[in-house]
Order: sequence, then structure tokens, then C-alpha cells
Amino acid sequence: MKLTIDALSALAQETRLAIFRALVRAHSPDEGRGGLAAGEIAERLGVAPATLSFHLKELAHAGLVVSRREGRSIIYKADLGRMSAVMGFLLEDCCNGACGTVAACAPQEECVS
Amino acid sequence: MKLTIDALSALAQETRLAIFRALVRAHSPDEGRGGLAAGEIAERLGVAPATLSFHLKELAHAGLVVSRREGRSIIYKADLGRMSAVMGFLLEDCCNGACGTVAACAPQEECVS
DNA sequence: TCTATATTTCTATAATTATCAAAATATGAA
DNA sequence: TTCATATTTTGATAATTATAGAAATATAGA
Repeated sequence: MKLTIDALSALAQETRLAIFRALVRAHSPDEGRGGLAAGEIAERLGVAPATLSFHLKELAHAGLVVSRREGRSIIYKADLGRMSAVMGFLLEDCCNGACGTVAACAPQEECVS
Repeated sequence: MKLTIDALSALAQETRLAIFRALVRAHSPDEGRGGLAAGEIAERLGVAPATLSFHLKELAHAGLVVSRREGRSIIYKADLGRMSAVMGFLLEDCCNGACGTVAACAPQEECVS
């Protein structure tokens, strides 16, 4: 439940939810591909570099994003497996089964929560 | 998106998530039935009345719970239709379709978001 | 090496959120 | 009415979170 709260806290903030949504749209299931550079995110959302870095750290701490370095840039990428686990908890424990069903996350490589 | 953030903020707190989960377990689809009295929740979770009231107000403000008076007690009840709407947004916008599918909320009376 | 670029960490400050005692409000029963 | 019960509001305080300038770190290229 602590993990769920960390994830919800991370997403319960306008800038961070916007970051995460941008990363989801830029996602690729392939290792080492997809995601966005920190600077690209900062520019798109119009937030100061230090502020963006603060929020990216929050998202990373919650396990919702991972990063890799590419030259001078650091590329952030959504961890959909983690998001899937959070959704699973919410649907099962907080929706009483009445709100929907998770088609158990297909065993794609990025979906091993 | 503001609505989603309000809901996530409401659930991203240990006491409130515990309250909501208790209310989901005590849910009934019937109008005027199900839910828990504020005092009952306070006792179960061991939180001071004023603190509980603060958190219930947050959940109500986010639209995740509704209340009705019964005698001296005020009964709080989870609004699963609202929760369903939040889940729908997350699955569609934040999971890239890769994390699960919503079986579109069946048109039960409590599920008209 | 030196320089420019990309990002993070440090630091201070502002803003928001959580807690709970005490007082206020609403209801039902005697 | 008056009293006891259930809950909320007020108000004060503590704790957490958000913002961003300035300095520090890491990389690539000249």
C-alpha cells in the first residue's frame, strides 16, 4: 500500500502528471528506445530546469519513470509495468470489482511489475 | 485533468486511502444503504474525530465519497462511479493501453459517472 | 586542455497539508 | 426544555512539498 501511495502522490500534481502523460505518449516497449530528454520535457511544459529535476526525482522515486544517459542528455521513460501494478491494486482493492477489470498485463518485457 | 488530480491527491494519503478502502468494502449499490458512520470509521482506524472529519471532507471534495444523515450519525459511502471515471482516465491516458482495459462500467445505477 | 551544453544538487523561501484540542452545531431521548 | 451523543468547524502548530536562482557535476567537441 505504501507503494501505491507513493505512486498516487507522484501523479497527484499537475506538473508531474503532465510529465508522465508526455512520457507515456513517447513510450516504446524496446529497451534503450523511447522516452524524452529532460530538457525536451522542460521546454514542452515550460518549467525551470531545477523544478523539472525535482519532479523527475519524485517520479523516479515512486518507480514510475526510469532514466538512461545518452550523450549529454538524460532520457526519461515511463515504467508502464509499475503503472500497471498500481492500476491493478486500485481496481482490485478500491473499485470493488464494479469499476472495470484488468486484462492481466500481458507478459511483455516492460510489464513485469 | 483537474478532477483526476483532485482524486489522486485525495487517495494519496495513508489515512484517506484506508478510509476509502473501508468504504469500498462496506459498499452497497442500493441508494440509502451501505457505507459507514464517521464514528465507526474513526474507531476502526484509530484517528481523532477532528482529523477524520478533515480527511472525509477532502474525499468528499474530490467527489469520491458522499454522505447522508441517519439519526445522529453521518454515513459516508464510496462513490464508485467517480472512481470508475478516474480509473478510465488513467488507463486511457496514462497507461498507453498496455496496462489493462476497462470493461466499460456497466450501466448500474451507481456507475453513471 | 578549455569551452559550451545538459542536468542535478544546494539553499532559501513560499505554499500547502496534517494534526488535534477546544468550541460549536445538530439530533434524539428523557 | 435539558442532557448526552455524533460530528464538524475553528484555530494554532508542525510537517511536508513546490519553486527557482546559483553553484556543482558530467559529457562532448574543438
